[in-house]
Amino acid sequence: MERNVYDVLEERGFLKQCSHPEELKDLLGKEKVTFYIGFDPTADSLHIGHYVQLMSMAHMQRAGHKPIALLGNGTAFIGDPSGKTDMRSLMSKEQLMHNASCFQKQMSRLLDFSEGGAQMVYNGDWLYPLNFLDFMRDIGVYFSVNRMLAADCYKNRLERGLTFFEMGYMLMQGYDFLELNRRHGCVLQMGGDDQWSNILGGADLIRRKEQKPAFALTTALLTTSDGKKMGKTEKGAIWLDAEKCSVYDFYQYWRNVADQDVENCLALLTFLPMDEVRRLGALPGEEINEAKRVLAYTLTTQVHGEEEAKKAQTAAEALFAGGADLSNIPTCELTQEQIDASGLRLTDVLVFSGLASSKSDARRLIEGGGVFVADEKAASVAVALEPAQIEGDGVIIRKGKKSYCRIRRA
RNA sequence: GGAUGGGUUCCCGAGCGGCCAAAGGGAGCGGACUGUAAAUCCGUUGUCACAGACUACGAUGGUUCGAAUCCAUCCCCAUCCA
Repeated sequence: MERNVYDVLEERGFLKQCSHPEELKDLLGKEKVTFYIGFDPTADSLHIGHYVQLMSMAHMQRAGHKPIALLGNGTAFIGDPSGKTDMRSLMSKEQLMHNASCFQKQMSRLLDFSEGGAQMVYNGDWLYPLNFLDFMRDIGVYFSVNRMLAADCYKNRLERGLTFFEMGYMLMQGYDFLELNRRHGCVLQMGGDDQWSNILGGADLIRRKEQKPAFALTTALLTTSDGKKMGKTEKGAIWLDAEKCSVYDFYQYWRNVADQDVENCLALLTFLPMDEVRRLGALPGEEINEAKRVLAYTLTTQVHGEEEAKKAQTAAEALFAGGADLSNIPTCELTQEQIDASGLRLTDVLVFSGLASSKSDARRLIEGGGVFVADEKAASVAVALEPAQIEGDGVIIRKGKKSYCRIRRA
């Protein structure tokens, strides 16, 4: 007898809020449920925040339910207002479709999109041709402004100001759910906990308009134990695309999570059995590093494949644990042009390698004693690399304790 | 549309004619300590040809020897009234 996926999600810490817990759990236990999560294709890669959602979908799919990944090419066309700024960067339909195809590629690592499996749909299909008057009459009447304003997410918005546009977004998202219910028999929408009122709005719409059951369920956002969002680094978000976040950086991010966060990350981001997750999370003192190694390796394997994960691990061991195999550490290859232009001055090299964001930054780092060339502290801003150093395997320069880059001739 | 208060560096937020690349806090980065952790302490955080120069305080013009600071116009935001 399979375990109810609802319990699985609960045990792993996914569950946040659910509109009808008993009813939904009952349903999940006895039949194949079609559910969806929406993703706005506003960038050309998913990031780790999305990954938690994908994991929840994967658990559901493994339990025999049918996932629909909804690509919000319609909603993203006008921009999601839930962010703080009104910098709604307007994107072309073509751009959005390109992004959507990138998403699908990344999703298919975790979800099975083969025949009868997960499905991908685009809300532009029904949002673009939508007629405003029809929409207002058919959908608008089901949304009570009073109720919307009572929702937490709008309540605190009232102090800062709230546009009609933002409330309209909720209607569109609700309408998505309704369409999916009609077209695909979708009865459950999942999503991050910040989406609670939007998701609930859709479920309510179906219940009222169609007189049919519909469910809303939100999952935990990936946060640190003190409630801050995870997945940001100095270089930006933790993207799933290796071009936007190198496999090494990805691995290192997880290798370095705070002690208190490892267990949660293992539960949400990997498929390790919970007994093992709890054992690793409870390791005392220095031993907790074992848990971080497992997290980093397992997650990197899931996202980038085992081969890439091994390389990242080998590189990390070479740099931090005295391992001998230096072949996989991050490398920056200098072109002849760069060499000529900079005269291999360290400040320039730091910028080329991405270790410093500007020459001023590089200068500060050197002056602060944070730069090492082949394990020797750089003495002054004036130093330059010797041409011989960048031949062959090159030299390793280090910024601080954790950022390394091998420099060599292209 | 009317009244009022605002738009400052990554974020919050002081400054309200020269001493302002701009207080303070948050966040980041570097150093010490450590376990590639947290906490703590110290330093640092526009760019560059770096004891100097250049670009920055919503936008554009103006007044001044000199403007983030004064004036004009415009754009945007908040609160109240319609």
